[in-house]
Amino acid sequence: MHNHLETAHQCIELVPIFKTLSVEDLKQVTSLVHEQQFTQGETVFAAGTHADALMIVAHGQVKVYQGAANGREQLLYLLQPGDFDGEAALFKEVTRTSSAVALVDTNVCMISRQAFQALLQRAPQLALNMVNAFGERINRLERQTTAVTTTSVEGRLADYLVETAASFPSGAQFTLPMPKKDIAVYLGTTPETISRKLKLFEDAGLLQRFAGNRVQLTDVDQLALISD
Amino acid sequence: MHNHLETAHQCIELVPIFKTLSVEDLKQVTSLVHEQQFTQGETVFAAGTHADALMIVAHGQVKVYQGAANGREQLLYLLQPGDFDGEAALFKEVTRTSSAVALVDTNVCMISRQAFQALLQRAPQLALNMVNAFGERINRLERQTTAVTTTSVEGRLADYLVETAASFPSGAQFTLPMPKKDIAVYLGTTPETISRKLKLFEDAGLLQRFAGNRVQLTDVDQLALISD
DNA sequence: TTTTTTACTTGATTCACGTCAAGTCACGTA
DNA sequence: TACGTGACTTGACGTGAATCAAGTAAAAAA
Repeated sequence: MHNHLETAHQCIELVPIFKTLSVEDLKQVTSLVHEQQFTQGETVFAAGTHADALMIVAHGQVKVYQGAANGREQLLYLLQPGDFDGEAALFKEVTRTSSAVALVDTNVCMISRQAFQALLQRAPQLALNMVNAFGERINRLERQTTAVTTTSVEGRLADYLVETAASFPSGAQFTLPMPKKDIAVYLGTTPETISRKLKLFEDAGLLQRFAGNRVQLTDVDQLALISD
Repeated sequence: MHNHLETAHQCIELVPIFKTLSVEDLKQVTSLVHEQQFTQGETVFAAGTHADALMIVAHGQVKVYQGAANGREQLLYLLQPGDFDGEAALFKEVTRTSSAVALVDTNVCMISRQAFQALLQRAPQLALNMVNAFGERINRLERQTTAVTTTSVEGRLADYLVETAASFPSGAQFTLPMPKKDIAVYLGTTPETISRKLKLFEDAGLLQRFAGNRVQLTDVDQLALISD
């Protein structure tokens, strides 16, 4: 549906760190990216491997997670088109500490360290853009850490639902973007608990559930209040 | 005990992002820092305020935490001499999302955005150093998030003890660097639980407790194993 | 010193959530 | 159509850890 150049270009345009580049530099970037496709469930990169490229999601959805010794895992990011990960690899040798898999069929763009360094020569302000991007990510992580430790599963799920619903027309039915198992991991809980809490919300008249993982929030305000 | 210049200089030397600077540039940095002192318990900066400077801890210890709606809080960083926070302020207007208080009498060095921007002109590679520093911080936060959600309080406390003990002579008695209340917040639990777990460790012969919040780990290996 | 405050300990109780287990439902396949 | 297979639901149960409450120790102030 998209040829290489078109996809790559869209991909680049979406990324905040390239926002301030001149048209010429953008062209340069576009020519340097390497496009890759992944089918649902396929591993994009694995923890412990050598990282030498920045990954940008063009189409689809990628989850980035970290495993723990006891087999549990924590979902760190849920990358949407335009989101990226692996910036650290652009500056020095690093080993990946997290893994990433495609949740749906996904296109990503890779920019190798080498290519990026060349780019940096042309456009030094890129470094500043990177710093900003990092700053935002740090903020996000700080908030996530705080949320996970100070709020209940119920609150986090309510939050998640409200946030997810926000990307659909207000009051509309929508399909949960990932299987319950992944939602569970994302919120640091189990599929069973997700199921129970959803039922609880339904019984309380806050939402309705339909076949095929579809839900409709009927009382967004109330849901938003739960996150205490 | 230290005059201004001496302290400021030590302070700068400790900071990783200034490591690659030339002697001349370092001198310049030193002249630009503004030293401040805080007594135990004093607020270094508060959430919601305007941030316009990088803060570097010279002597003492500073805790950086984030409050939640329900009154709980999450400790994000425990800054030791050489650690810093607020880098985001060096590039653009930001509002602080976290607060910081001195846990003991503390000296910090402040570098204003203005001063830093001037510095950046002289030494562009600073931006790259910043990116690296950010990368490490992100890694730290990712690990912290994962640890909090996937391991038990017992494991986290054991980890914390082993890590803290590492900065003292092996096998020596040492004083816990902060009140139990703060340790509790740091590990995402309560002072009561900390108390109980410490007793549990003591009963198991893994450590000994003494007056004045002093402890001595007697079986570090075993403690390190608990962190499952 | 005594008094007051603050930090810490310990116990009893409660509860949210994870775990285990047994379905049920939907969907693809032979 | 029957048969799997994997995703979801629901119940019963156990447990780690928060909460509530009442103390004790230690540090600061008077």
